[in-house]
Amino acid sequence: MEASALFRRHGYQATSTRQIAAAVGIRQPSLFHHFANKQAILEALFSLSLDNAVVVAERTANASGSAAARLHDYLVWDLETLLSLPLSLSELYSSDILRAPELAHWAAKLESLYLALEKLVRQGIEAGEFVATDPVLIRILIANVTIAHIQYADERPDRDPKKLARDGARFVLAGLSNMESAHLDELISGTRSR
Amino acid sequence: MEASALFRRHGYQATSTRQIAAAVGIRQPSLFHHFANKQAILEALFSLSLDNAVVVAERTANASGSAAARLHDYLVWDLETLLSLPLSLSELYSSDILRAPELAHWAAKLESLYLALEKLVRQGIEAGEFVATDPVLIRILIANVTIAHIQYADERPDRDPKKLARDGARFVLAGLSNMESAHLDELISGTRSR
DNA sequence: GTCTATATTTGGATAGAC
DNA sequence: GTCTATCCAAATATAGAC
Repeated sequence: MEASALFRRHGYQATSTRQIAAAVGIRQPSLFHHFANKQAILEALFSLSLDNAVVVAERTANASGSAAARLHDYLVWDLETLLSLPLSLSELYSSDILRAPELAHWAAKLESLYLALEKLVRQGIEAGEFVATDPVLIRILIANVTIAHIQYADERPDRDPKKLARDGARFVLAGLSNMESAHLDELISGTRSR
Repeated sequence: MEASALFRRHGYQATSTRQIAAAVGIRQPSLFHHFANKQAILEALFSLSLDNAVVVAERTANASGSAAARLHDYLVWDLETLLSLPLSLSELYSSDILRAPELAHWAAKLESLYLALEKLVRQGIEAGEFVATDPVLIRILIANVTIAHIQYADERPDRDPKKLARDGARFVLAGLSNMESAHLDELISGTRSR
């Protein structure tokens, strides 16, 4: 948790192991009793934030039914999960740390998540539910709107994560959607299973 | 330009002056003939990307007429400008470099831009044009949607900046807007002066 | 305007005591 | 599991020649 907060504020590379150690009240070398090296701390954060998301995104992309409804459900779940985690992850995903060869495993995992989202978006475009925009741009937009909500939750920890998650999902769907807002409301308001 | 590309990929702190020098084909100490120190390079980038934007945002917030139309015009101008700049600025604004006390001047400038945008959003909410969401969240969303488009343009340099700018502005307006999409289209399609 | 050489600081990681 | 002491590499910046 402390490392993620420091990574978010200063970036991974610019955060020293001395800072992380100080944040948890121990000396710098003591960190290496718990983590093999600095990178292992980073990988633990990727694991916590990514392992489940990939599974859920792929299941969502391979399910049937309205793509808009499925994307909405995924976004609500993802935002709710991320906003409830006691971690500050925005920097990890907006920087290019994942281009480092040592982190190829996590880059591949994130790529799987992206592919699942692009597949889902493509289904929505083909069904006429979404405006015909490059799915790559939409995927980047989704990632950044997610980051925006994490940043907002960092600034305003008093906000309700569930409401924020619903509002965030609605913002994305409204921007992508071809339909009138009345129809969109109807689609979104229904309680669906997960 | 080279420094901005390196900052985007690795972050400001993690980019060494050696890397910047190598990118422009000189040795590391030669850099200091052109810039007093590493920070001066960063400040030049903030100046290029921020000086005009603050002026335009404040003028827009203090103008009259539909807030939705004014926000749309501002977004198109801002995106078009940023996407046409031969710079990669996303990292500068998504990281927390600006919290450093030495950069307080630029943090204040960005804060002015944010305040102008929040003012404009507040006008739109009061006029019933926008959904009633915290203007702070909307401001963060706008910043991140902007970053998303810069990231996309980095990945796909062949895309038309003007079309991207229009699409980006439309995405934001659709997400904020209370009105039906037909009405929104009408609002957006009009050619307005700047 | 660029170079080589170098001063100085800071960072990640290890050794070994308690 | 934490500590002190320390090694070694890398980074910013300066000095001074060409």
